[in-house]
Amino acid sequence: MERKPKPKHDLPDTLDARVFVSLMRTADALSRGAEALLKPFNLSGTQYNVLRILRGAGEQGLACREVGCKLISRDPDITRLLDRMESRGLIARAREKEDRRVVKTRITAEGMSLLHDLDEPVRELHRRQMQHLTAKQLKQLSILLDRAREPFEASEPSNRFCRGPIDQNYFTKRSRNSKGETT
Amino acid sequence: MERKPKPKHDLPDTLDARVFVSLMRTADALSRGAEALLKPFNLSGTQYNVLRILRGAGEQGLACREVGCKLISRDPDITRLLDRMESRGLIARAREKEDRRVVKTRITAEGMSLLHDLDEPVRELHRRQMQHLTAKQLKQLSILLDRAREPFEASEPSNRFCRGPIDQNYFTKRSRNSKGETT
DNA sequence: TGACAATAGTTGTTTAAACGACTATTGTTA
DNA sequence: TAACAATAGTCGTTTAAACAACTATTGTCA
Repeated sequence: MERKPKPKHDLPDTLDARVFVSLMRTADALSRGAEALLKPFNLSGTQYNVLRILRGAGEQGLACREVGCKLISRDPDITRLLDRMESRGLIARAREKEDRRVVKTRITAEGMSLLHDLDEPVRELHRRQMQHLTAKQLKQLSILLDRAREPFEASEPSNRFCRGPIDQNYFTKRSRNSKGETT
Repeated sequence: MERKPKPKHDLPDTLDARVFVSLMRTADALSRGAEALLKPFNLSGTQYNVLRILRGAGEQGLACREVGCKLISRDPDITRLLDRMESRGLIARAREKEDRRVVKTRITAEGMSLLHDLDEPVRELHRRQMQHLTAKQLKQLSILLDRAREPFEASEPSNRFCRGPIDQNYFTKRSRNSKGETT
């Protein structure tokens, strides 16, 4: 077995870069688990996130762009994302009377039911994903992650319209269904 | 201004879930910056990552599947990912003589040149992305992130074939070019 | 009040990701 | 050594993401 030759023409492995890669790898690993959980329900992470956002919004629903800017990973085409969910009966859309430019989106009973079925599995998934970390570590991780992205949240132009805290959000990453374990 | 109604039918905001969401949001924010940097070069994060991997592999190149399992986010269709890069002249492929099943992929001079042009901007980007964190915080974050995904790395079936440490990897996330600031 | 800008969302089109079925080559073993 | 399994990669097809141009409605103000 030959040992790998020193990668002399590669970038020096700075701490910055290591954190970046760690972040990407970890996010990918955990999001894969979530996508796998959602896959049997034919939901992508983004779609699940939309349902969570709409459940949080309640009766009055949300305008298209409001949904968009609450999503974790910005989707440049909310319209068709919602189209697909509407055709599945998970959400409903209606043009507003006052301002006929906006289309309010609401979660349907069917959407609520699906979301409800997922509540426990999702909670359970995260418990499993984090069980090997202590509460102290989790807290620290959460703080550091929040702090890491802090400067970028503010500067994001798409966030200017997102007033209020984002708490109904859930997750999203590579919104197409991931491969997962097929049989 | 009405204050948002208590989201009573939403999941309780457990620490697990908060970490998960923080992780996704932070990964998304930072990867967006990286995608924006690569976009003028018409490179996706995945493609950039492939170049880094191949530079690290050196003269002997790598088999298709080896590239695949070193990537951060698994791509179910390495063939066409490499197809596109080959047609751009960034990589070259050649079927092996001994085992005619495998196709070795190598980075071309043009690929090396492109990668070289990106070295400094990428390093600089990460410096900017992390500059508001202390070295201690970065170290802690790196450790916690590694620890967080540890149990999943081992269990990934696609990793069984990936012998050796993965150090040439770079990043990858939502491999299509992100929207970024268009003029 | 008429022209123009700003806002909200939709639609067209290109490209790529996801999934699965497929071919070619090599390894195994009865 | 013939049959079969395992491995490496390719290809066909569906769906969605990304980008840009577009329509409709409302706000502004000269």
